[in-house]
Amino acid sequence: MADETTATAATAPSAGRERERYSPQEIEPKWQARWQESGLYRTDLALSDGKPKFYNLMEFPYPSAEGLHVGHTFTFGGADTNGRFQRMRGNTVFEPMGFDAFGIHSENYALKQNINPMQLTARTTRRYRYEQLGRIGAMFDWDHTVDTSQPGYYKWTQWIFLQLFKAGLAIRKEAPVNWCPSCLTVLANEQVIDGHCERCGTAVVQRELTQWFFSITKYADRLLDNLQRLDWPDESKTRQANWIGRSEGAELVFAVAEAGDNAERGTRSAELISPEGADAGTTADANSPFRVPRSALSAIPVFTTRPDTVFGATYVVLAPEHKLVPQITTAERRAEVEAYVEGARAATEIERTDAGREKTGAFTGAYAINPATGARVPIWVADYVLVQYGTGAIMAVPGHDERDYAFARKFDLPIVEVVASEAGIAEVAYTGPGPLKNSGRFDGLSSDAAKGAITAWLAERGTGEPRVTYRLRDWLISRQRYWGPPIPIIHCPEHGSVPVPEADLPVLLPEVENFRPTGTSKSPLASVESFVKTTCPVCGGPAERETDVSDVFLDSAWYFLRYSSTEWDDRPFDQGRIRDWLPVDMYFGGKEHVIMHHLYARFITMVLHDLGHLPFEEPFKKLRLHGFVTKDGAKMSKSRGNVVNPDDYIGRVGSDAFRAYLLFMGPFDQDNDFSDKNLVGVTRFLDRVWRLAVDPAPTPGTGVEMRPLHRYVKRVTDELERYQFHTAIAALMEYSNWIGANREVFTAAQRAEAVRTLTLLLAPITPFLAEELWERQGGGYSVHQQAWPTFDPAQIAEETVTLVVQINGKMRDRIEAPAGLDEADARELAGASAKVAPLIDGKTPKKIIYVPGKLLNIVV
RNA sequence: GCGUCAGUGGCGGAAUGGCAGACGCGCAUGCCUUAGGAGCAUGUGUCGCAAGACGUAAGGGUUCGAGUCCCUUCUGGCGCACCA
Repeated sequence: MADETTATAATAPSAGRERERYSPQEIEPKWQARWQESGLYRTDLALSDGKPKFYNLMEFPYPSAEGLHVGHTFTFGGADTNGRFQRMRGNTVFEPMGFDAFGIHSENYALKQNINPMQLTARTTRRYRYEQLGRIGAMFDWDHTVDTSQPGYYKWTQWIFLQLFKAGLAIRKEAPVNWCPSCLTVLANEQVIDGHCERCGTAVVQRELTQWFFSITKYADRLLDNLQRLDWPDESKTRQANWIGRSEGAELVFAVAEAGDNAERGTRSAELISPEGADAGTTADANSPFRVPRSALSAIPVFTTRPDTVFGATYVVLAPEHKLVPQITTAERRAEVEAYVEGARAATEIERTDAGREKTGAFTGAYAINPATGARVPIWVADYVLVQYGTGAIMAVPGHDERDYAFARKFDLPIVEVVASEAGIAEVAYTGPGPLKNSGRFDGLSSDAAKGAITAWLAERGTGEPRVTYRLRDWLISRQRYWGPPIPIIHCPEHGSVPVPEADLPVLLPEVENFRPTGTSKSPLASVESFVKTTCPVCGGPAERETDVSDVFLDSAWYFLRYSSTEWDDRPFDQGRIRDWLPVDMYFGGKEHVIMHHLYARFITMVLHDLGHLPFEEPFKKLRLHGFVTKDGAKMSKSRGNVVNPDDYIGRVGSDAFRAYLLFMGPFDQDNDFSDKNLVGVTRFLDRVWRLAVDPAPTPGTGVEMRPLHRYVKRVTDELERYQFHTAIAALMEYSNWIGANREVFTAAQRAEAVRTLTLLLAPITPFLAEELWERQGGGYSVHQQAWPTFDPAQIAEETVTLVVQINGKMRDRIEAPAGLDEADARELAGASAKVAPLIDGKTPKKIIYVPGKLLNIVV
């Protein structure tokens, strides 16, 4: 038996001296150095010992002004606990860490400090890596790290862009961007607070710029369908599904009425349709497969999920940006419509999309033909119709759509009831299902059945077809900024957008004097002549480089692939490594990334799979979300002044105690409010553990029933498997209390086994303390390479059980009974109970429920 | 408005449909050292002297049995913003 006799002279308490106390300030730096020097966390990526691999991933941070945040300590602590647990269970665990160093946060910090982000990032990552991340005691493999702002990394980010470009998935189109007229710069959505610039408070306006997009919408269905087979939290799957927002319906065509159709309206004349309208016979959405009848002067395709209500479509509404607006507007209406469109353009997206706002709009003077009824219906422009969604135009059915109802009421447009309901439509729109009316041959048909029937009928006549639309929009990749990977495209006057040859990658981000926004709605790179001026890879003629950089989310959409292969410069990731190590086994992520980061990583993986670069299409087998650490119920932020600095606490109580405390606060997947009030509970616990392991053993006793040990091992194991770190720690506390209570009763061997098991069970949660105690017990280096304790299932079973006796479902007595008693035994025991007997005396039980070994419920 | 997660002692929180409140904080009493914000023991949901009754945001339902499942409502966090 390994007793404290094996401890070194230095650690043995000498007579008369105070006993040695737990001092994290001494043991933590000691083991941090030892771990590094022995390469304990260097992963054998070749898997040469044949153990199963486990890729334990957590979201990498962006280096910022404040340094490491308690939130990081919390999430990395939990994720690392899982990594260490998996390692002790016999896996080769790969747990890398890196830096999401490009992007707006780092750039903003650099602007504030007035230091070029290139130098600043180098400085902050060094601090992060060596000072802060090192101290939290995670088993990061620093031999495989990434920094997304390094040319060796972003070379491959650019390579990925080129793969998408070649596959036709990177396209250029016009899109509105947020523009701050005071800062003279493009703003990200997150820099726009309530329609105003985050920095100067100026109202933000929309500007149209030609930008690069990734066609993520082409993958919408697969991104949606694959969700079913992912081991991800329902919360995140549901939110992604809602974000993708698949909706099934129909695209119906409303032809713009010919001049002749308006004969009875004296106010109209032939000039109502501008001459260029004649060759504008395309749909608003260039991607639409739908063909517009040539016979129509012009036609408006609309998307609807309610084709069954088309007989009630009494007007058509175009989004203000809809391309047909200028073409169809009549001369006498032009001024009003132009003013309305102008006003809508000036308004911010936030203002325009305030759902509670009163409806506004303008009549174009033009009319369209309802394809079902053949009736002439007026065409309006209104900003409640969004140009990006569907076809940018709707058929308005005021009887059965709330928004259309409000609009029709305000502008006095006709409302027709086409779905019968009890409530009718006198007061509000009826949006539910029901039998059709006022719908010609479809009267009486249920709205559900009518959806298909009417779409089919219109399809036969060439004015409609089934259509699926998504809420998801294409991924805007362009950023008019400095701090990101230049988009590897060259614009040639002859050959258009030409990809930079892969051999010429990376397109280096030049180190510039002025990395500030330029005020020209272009990236600062546009003013670097040596960067911009180049030659066309196709013809060799003079050409210009693309000056936008790519979105920071592209950097993080593939970093988990790169970790596996950082030793290769000539490939983004090595196929052997990919085969051995991916997909990621476990990904710990934040709720704030459920939509963007997680979706983009899935998309890029799927595309790389389709292009033959990856053998799988989903990057993360298992995902678990962690909550935020809040302070006084609010998110921590510098402006609130409620940021908790982990360094202060680590200095005071040690990394182990701080990490264990954060995990003990509450469930890992929920938000937890930080308050150091409870910290003392955890430090006391670790002190107690220390004393149990290090203090001289009391005189051995006569021995104790060791069954509880097996139950504690099982409990801790079960809780860690569920990522319930707080209840795992609670079980460890109970276990150490049990050891303490039996100190004098254990035999020497029992005591050693109990302490040894405690040390092993603590290793994933308090790695420094466990390592120190392990050494003092004479265990070999390192505790983190030991096998996880097992338990004997036979020892888990209780010999006696507490039988709960209920009368009518109410608990009346508890009786100690031998395990394995049957119903007859239980009834007999219950009948003999002084508490139960009077309650059933003389009554005949109506029903008896017996849960073996647990509970007897007598219904009288 | 839509979606989503949650609501349990003084506090953080625990509880495969089967003993509500594990574990910890705080508090109380005692012990021990008294240099301590150290340690040990016991107690601690509410009402009640007690037996007991009542208790998981509110109301209803399913069930022998509901904190847990279903419906309605309220409150809070987060996400999205008129998605046709």
